[in-house]
Amino acid sequence: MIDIQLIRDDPERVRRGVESKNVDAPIERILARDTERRDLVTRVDQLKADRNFGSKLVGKTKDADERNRRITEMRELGDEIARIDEDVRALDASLYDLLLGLPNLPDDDVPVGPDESANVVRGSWGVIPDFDFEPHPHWDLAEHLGIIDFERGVKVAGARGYVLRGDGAKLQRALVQWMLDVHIYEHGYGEVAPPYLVLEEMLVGTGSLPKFADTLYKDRFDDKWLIPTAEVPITNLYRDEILDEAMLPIYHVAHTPCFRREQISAGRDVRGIKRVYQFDKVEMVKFVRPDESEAELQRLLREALDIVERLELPYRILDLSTGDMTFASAHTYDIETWAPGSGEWLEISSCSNMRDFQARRANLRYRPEGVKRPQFLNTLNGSGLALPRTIIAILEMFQTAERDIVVPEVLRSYMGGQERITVQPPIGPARSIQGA
RNA sequence: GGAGAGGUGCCAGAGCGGACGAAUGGAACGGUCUUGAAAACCGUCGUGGUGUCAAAGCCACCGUGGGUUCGAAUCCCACCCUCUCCGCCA
Repeated sequence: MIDIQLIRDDPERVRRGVESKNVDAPIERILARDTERRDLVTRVDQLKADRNFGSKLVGKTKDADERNRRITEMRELGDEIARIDEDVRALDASLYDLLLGLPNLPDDDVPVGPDESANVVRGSWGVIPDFDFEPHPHWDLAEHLGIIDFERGVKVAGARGYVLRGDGAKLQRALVQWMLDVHIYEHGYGEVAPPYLVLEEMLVGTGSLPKFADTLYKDRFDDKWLIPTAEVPITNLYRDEILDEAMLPIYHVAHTPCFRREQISAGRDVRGIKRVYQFDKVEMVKFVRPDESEAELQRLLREALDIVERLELPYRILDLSTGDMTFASAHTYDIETWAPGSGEWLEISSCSNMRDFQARRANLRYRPEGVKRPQFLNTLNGSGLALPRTIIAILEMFQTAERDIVVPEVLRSYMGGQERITVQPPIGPARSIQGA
């Protein structure tokens, strides 16, 4: 949420920022309602002060006539207060709705532009290898190896369902375990295992609601939603709390499934596991002091890059333009890795500084040392990394002429020393257990 | 799902419908005392809004939302949550 104070003080700046994200900015309506609301509140507060005073007087009045006269007076006052209060409530609600619809303002150093064409490449790493054969897309490789069962996935889960099988499932598990370990033991994150099913307010807190309800899954009977990312439960962890400054910064990392109701009509990326309704992700979330969030964004990006580099995946960093950034973000870097089989750049991580946008919505505050007033803190989050796309990159980058997959060095100890993924044994009866 | 108890400030814990934004104790912070510490004593000690150079003042908030009343932490209704017991269940 954008600070209403900022809208009052510098409406043009807010308008520019909002419009640079391709969103209409109803600034006049907001200001009009705000002014009207403040006038009413000032008036009704005065009336309430009168009533409080008058009511106290009633208790002290002995004379019956006098007393009755005052009660009548106060009753009329009370009716008027009730009427104005109702108006204030209505204005509050509509003002709140309008404010919830405003996206976060981009930082000043974000490239301005209408869409992804204005994104700026900020760096790259690694080399795109020359294959002495035609590299296959991951869906062919996965099918051939028997590590992803698309047919049965669709049978069970409908369109875009998939089942990781054998070494495919093991590869994902190894990735999750390894990524978590790196973030926990080397980057200083605290591990959490948050709920996947959350209350509606949590999604308002991060900015997914009310605007993007059609991209989410919701329980039919209760007001509970499936998380589209671990960012949602984690960011809301300290909602309505006032943290000591000494507790900051807080780093959390979690592995969760993510549920996204992608627009069916899109018809894009229909093959493989690039765009699916359910996937796993390791997510990093930071709670920091406002003056640190810029440096923390660089650190967050570095931490995500660390994972990509250690997997030996070539990448480029995109500084997203105002038109391509998400609703709640003030500054976002995407990390894209090259998928030689699909022949495209794949977004495997997105690292964002939300500034105090989510903190305002979720009421995340801290008390600065020596300062009385609590302040909103800043939140950041980044994927570290999204699993299906990391798997895509690994399959397509490390495929051999024989269509085997060379397991990245760092993952081998997490896969019992396994160096290659080869064709899986067919589905069949349970194998006997070693030593059993 | 059934029966009962309860939700008050950082914590514990009071609170006959007017004297309660809230007793008391503890914690924390500042100070006095002390070589230092402890103890003792004094003081400060919720959040948001409004207002102001700053303050004072004023308004709202005692799980949430309604209601009764001149006036509600206190009465009524609904919901949510916690605890105990029973049932069911992974």
